[in-house]
Amino acid sequence: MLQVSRKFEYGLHAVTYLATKGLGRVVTVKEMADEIGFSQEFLSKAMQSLKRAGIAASVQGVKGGYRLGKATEEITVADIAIAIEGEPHLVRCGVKADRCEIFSSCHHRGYMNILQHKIQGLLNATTIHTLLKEIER
Amino acid sequence: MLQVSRKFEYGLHAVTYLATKGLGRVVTVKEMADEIGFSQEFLSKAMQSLKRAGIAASVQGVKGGYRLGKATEEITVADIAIAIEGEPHLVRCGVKADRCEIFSSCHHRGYMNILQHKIQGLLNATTIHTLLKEIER
DNA sequence: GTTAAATAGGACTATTTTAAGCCTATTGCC
DNA sequence: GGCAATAGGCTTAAAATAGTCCTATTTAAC
Repeated sequence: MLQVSRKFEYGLHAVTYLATKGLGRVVTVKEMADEIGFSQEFLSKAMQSLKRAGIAASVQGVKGGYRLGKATEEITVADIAIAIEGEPHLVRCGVKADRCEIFSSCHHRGYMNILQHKIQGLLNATTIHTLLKEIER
Repeated sequence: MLQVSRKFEYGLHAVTYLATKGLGRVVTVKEMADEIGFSQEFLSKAMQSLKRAGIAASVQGVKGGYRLGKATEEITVADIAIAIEGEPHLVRCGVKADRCEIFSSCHHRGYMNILQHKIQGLLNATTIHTLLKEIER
């Protein structure tokens, strides 16, 4: 339970990789996949999600690739999670009420929602900038 | 991502149900499943896990069933999560190193572990006692 | 203008995890 | 002994995740 998806891990690695290359440098998915050690196809999907969220920017065509879409101070771990997996729902009634057969009589929803916001707060508290500083140490 | 399992939800509901019935009262899985609105078979598995962890105590035989194994002040949400789903692993390298192909070169493990402990801390901060008080309000 | 290298993204498949269900003990009160 | 309960192994079903394949589009280089 409470495990992060592979795609999120791919995305986080890609973002920190792009960050170390600097804001300007355009990097191909192939280079990232080779350097980090992932499947190129799958990483590509993660990059597309990051691009839609504005976290990465893409350049099409032969000399194309990706670069960061924002400063590292403006990207949080939560941003990456949401870009790749959508808004988090700790309990399934958050996705859709009819996913829980006891929705109307449930006593836990309030607590679970608070818990979810706290977890979200933790993810929001780390920017890529601070994450990189911790790594460099 | 970061969604709690159904079995955990079942377990949490069962524990709060037992708690409202008082420490002494023995309740059958059938009664709990009917009252809460769950599958009896599946809830039964959750109860077995809770029993192994000492959170619930069982009485076998005709007049058998479950009751709480501890005071509500001594059961945290984290205890229930661990009883039912085992130790949490936010990233799959926590389960087993070879579940990640870039284990040796990974830069994020430190941060992910810290994050995991913080989430665990949140779950640990709520006892069933305090959860019930919030519900009663 | 053709080619080649890149992103974009839809559709599909495979794998893994989660959720259930089934069946057979075993226990213990009546 | 019979019945109503837990105990738990084994199997199946459903859902989510991970990964692949294929085709289009873009654009630099020739």
